[in-house]
Amino acid sequence: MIVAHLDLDAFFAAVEELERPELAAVPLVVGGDPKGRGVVATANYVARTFGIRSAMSCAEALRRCPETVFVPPRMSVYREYSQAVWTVVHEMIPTVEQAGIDEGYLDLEEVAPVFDDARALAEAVRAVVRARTRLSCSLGVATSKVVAKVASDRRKPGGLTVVRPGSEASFLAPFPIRILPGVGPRAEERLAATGIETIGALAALDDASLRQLLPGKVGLLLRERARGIDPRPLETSTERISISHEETFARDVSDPEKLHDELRRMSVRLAEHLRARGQSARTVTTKLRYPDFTIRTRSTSLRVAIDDAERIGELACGLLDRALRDRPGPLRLVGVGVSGLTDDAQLSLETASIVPVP
DNA sequence: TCTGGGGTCCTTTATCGG
DNA sequence: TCTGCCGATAAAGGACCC
Repeated sequence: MIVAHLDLDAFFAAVEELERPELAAVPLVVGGDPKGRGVVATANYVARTFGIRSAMSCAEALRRCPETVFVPPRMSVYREYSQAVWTVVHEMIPTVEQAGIDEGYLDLEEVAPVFDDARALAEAVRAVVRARTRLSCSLGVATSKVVAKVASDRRKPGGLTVVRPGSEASFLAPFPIRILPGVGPRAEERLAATGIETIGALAALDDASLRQLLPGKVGLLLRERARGIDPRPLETSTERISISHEETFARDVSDPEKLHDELRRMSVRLAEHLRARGQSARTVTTKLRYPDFTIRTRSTSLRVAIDDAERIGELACGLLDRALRDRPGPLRLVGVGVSGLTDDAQLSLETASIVPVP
């Protein structure tokens, strides 16, 4: 396997800079409201010099640099730019896994079967993306997804990092465990408690310690990845498994009527979403977040898939009431999601009663 | 007044029918 | 008839990703 990971640099911010060039010279944050509960989605490179980072609260970003310009995300605009990028990439590389709006994996082997030719190919992709979309990206080239992904992050922005076959483990070894994809805050904390701080140390863990620290499949999987071993193939299908909407309130909400209104409003959006895709859903899930940040979910599955706002909203409200009986109190967020998606257009009751199901 | 929104996958627990 | 066990599935939670 010869795979490249391509990552667009500060993507949301880069698009805003293209649309409004005067923003390129100032600290820019795409994200929420700095006076409210918003967080930073993307900071441009000027803002990063002030220590502003993704996922930081916007209030904190404002404290770090009061001159920061905040703009709300415009997802539909970013989707257009993203599509332009992936179209260009596709012209050069037939097999591509789009792993997000701003990143993806490229099967270089199909085009350049010899590893030594991969660097030039990746460099060509970067140059063409730049020329055709004016967007900067970074790439990592390696023999597996996990190594390519770590590599693409090494020389941002606009960089290319190649990890030669056989040097995967030694490349990964010195990095902090947190940069290994799959290691989040929890795993980092558990590993750090035993003094495991580098990917190399995780790779060297014996079975017994690993089972104790990270039980289940997860531990074994992460240790393999730490060794540069990652058999996952490129995944080119793009089928949705679930669709959801959620919203954090500016202030915590106790009034059940307002919560129901919110859920019904989101159900309307969900139903529109479903119908636009010609899909129906069998499972409805309501999500609650309490002020202490704990999350509760309640879900129900139907025998027949539905796609109408009224029934989704009805079920969502019932689930909310159930969850609030289990744990009453004000909420910071509510959300509703659907899963168990089917492509079949929903049969209306009338049609269903006339036309027999084959 | 710390901590979004939209996803995926995995694990554990509850439930139900032989 | 009662009980235990097994397997399948649904529900709920948790961790992680961009």
